[in-house]
Amino acid sequence: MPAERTRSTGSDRLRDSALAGDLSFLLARANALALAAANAALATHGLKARSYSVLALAADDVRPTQRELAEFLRLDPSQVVALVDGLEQRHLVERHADPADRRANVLVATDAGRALFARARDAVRAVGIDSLSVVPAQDQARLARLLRLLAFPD
Amino acid sequence: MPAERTRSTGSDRLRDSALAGDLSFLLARANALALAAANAALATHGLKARSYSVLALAADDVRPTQRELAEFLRLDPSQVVALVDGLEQRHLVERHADPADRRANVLVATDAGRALFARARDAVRAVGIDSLSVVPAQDQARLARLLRLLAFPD
DNA sequence: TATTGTTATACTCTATAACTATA
DNA sequence: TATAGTTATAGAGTATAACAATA
Repeated sequence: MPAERTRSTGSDRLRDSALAGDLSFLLARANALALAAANAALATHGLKARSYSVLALAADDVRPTQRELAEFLRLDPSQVVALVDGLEQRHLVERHADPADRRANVLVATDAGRALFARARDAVRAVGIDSLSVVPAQDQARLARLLRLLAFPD
Repeated sequence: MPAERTRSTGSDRLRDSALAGDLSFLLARANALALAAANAALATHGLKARSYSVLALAADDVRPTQRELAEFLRLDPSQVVALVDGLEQRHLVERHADPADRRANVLVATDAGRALFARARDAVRAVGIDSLSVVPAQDQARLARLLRLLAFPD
């Protein structure tokens, strides 16, 4: 077994810079790593983080409108149009008319969409668990709770 | 005084979705919010998060090469060229020849660069403290420590 | 041979405004 | 008059490959 992990690059001294102590920088770098890992895991399913997130909310039974998706995922409504178009053309999701507001589209996953999501979710979870393994087990839930405060500050 | 904070949107039920429990999603959303806040604070100084990060490392005395900047900031080396070009044209940083490796450029901030960085840093810190205020004071250091594990997993 | 910085290019993502249909 | 979705488009960001200088 390896006695200790080795660092991959020779730029270790940059970690002692003031920037490396900034929470915003740590967030950005952690997100970049997690995003790359998630996209790599999703590629075999023809998804990326964005389309996976939309599919996940459609497969859940929250029946989101496109406007809600935009706000929740921090995207412009016009970007949601493109994402939903792509998923709908692959028959993974459907736009349903909202009976309460005929302007709004409610997004619902098809059976094929739910099946693909289940497989993609397993792949994403596997890399997520691997990425989280650097965090002590007893701290993982606390980290998620604290991150949630930052992600939903109101 | 307000009795309690109010939520800004009507899509609260999406927060009960499985996606909202994913660490990767929380990271992405927290990062999106922090990035938007930082960019807004930096705009008056003619900087964005990217250029601010490069300037910060140049103003620190770590003397990073462009290759190190690329790896540290998770950018392509060609993007670093463009960022450094912009800062150098504004006389905020200089490319110095690395005596140890004549292929490499070491980045150093000018006096003007250090002065601008000091002002920009104060602005960024102000919004950072504000964003962090949603996290209990006794948890803030722990959050930074855990995030650092995710940002630098090796 | 491999690596640093650079250039060129294509591709994706993002932001903005205008339009329609409904409220 | 305001809002949900759509379209168009321009700008910013990203990824890739090739090149010269140096290791």
